[in-house]
Amino acid sequence: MAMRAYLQRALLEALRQIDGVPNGFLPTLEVPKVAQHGDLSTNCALKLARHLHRAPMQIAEEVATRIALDPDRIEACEAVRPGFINFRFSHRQLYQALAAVLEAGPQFGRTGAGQGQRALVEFVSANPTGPLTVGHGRNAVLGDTIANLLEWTGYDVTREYYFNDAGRQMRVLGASVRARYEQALHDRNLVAGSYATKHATDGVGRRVEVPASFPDDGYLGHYIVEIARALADAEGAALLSATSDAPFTQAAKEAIFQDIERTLQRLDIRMDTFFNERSLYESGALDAVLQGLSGTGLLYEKDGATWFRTSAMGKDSDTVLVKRTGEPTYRLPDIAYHRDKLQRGYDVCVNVFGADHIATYPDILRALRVLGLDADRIDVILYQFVTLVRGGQEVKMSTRKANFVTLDELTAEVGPDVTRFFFLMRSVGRHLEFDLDLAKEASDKNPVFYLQYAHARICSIQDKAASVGFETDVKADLALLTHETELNLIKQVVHFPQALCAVAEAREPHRLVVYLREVAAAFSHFYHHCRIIGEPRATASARMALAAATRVVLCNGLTVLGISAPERMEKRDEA
RNA sequence: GCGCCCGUAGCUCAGCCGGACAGAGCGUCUGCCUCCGGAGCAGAAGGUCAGAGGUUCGAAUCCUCUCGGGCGUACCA
Repeated sequence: MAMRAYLQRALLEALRQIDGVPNGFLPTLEVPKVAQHGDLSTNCALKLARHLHRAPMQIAEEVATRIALDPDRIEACEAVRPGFINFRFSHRQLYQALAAVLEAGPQFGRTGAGQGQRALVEFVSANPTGPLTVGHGRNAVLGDTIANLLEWTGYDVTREYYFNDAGRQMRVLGASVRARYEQALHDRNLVAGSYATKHATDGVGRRVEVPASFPDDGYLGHYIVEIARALADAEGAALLSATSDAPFTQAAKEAIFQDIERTLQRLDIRMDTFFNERSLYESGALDAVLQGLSGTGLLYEKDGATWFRTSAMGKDSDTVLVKRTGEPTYRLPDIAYHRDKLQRGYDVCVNVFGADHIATYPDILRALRVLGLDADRIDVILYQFVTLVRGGQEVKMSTRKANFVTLDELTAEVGPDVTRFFFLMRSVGRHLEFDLDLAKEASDKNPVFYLQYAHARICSIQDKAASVGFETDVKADLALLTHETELNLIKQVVHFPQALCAVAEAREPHRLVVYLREVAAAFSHFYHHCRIIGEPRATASARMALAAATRVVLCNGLTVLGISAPERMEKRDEA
């Protein structure tokens, strides 16, 4: 950051001396793809060529000669071919930055862009009608990691889970549990007589037997049976006479939420707050939204329903907010909920949604704008769906026993580190192919281990060094690090804070995965070209320091991703 | 029909707010363990960046169209 800012200032100063450069012109600096082109590069001469009616190369040369640079920081500045100006950092600059990594240690990478600001990340938000699925897994891991990223860039972050335990879904859930409860009582001979059954069709078209009292669109999952049995164990036949399904709904909700939280905890995810949709009904927030909207004339009645004139705001149709029955559609509480978030004073509200929400959130933003709220504070992350692949075949998401449906099963099978890594390694805009065979394989094919292995290897070197009689020396003479692989590794390691910042701002965790892979690769190259233990003491100390700094970055980076940085990895048995 | 996402090496994907010869992993082929962990390293082969136009000094990247795949488009949640 410092170098980029420093160079930009120097460039601006140089450009000011050249006739015809527009006032607001801001030169940009980027890291060239090829190391040969230096550490930072600007294309400003190419950009200005048209404006100045001059050859880009000529401009580049003039800038390069006019720019005033501290040779202690920049060792080379040259204008090159089409008109790029390339800068090379001085070694001294690199060594200073490297020392700073060791000084900051576990804090290295923390920056302050969000200092003093509060962020709310809403994610998962699955209603408590069943266990979390693999699809929820991508949501959960993305949300948690984005929250981590925001924390590392200085925000005060709240992780929130929004849910609805009132609607039709929950009524059906309660009725399903009740039917299974009655069945359980019969199975245990706690009530006399036989009970009637009927057939229902499950998600993959199979006929299954259910109690006659089972709702037509009831929940067929086995977890319902378990909840019902637990109720039968705890309450006996006492609930048989209940006048409503409420006790069943309540029991189901509690059991399922417990299950969901446990599933999340296995992935090291903990929510700060749970927001109940029902509270919006009770607080009058829904009415407040309707009132606010009606004041603008964008609300009208038709066929007994209340409509929001979204057609006046770029949508091809209007949207119902309150049904003819008087019941709100889900969009109304959604609007009220987001209004509530903004009113709670969050500077940034991140929402993690599956691609199927593509059509709903624009309505929310429209409504918020109409209500005079700053909808730009809401940042929607839309992720594409997950496909499980096993044996080269897509696993159909179904209740079929052999297939995975729940997040829990997935985590149990491949472990939390691999689960998180796989959900994070692809960009959110792409479908995620989750290869179970690859995920389960503890081998070099599995990309997670490449990162963890590099970390473990450094730890192992440090152990070895300690046993030989010396440890990382903070006062090592870093100027002894001159090998190409050493310099490259230093550059990678030192870049961590900027990399993290950029990833946080873009809210694209997969880019952190890409960066960390590069760090691990740079370390492996260094490791294979430069010995540490056994070299002269001064050289060994410097290399130990470099390894320690690499460890810091790998560890901090993995921590942001929510993946462990093991000090050793089990040797695998070669089959 | 309309809206959004995606189409880059045999496979899975980076790169996409335009720039310097298109990158990585896996797979394939060659080498490297008397030496700090070979879950590694060094190297090779492999691409009309779906296709066609356009904008530009310059396009995988921006615009238009076409073709493929996915998701939406409810007074369901």
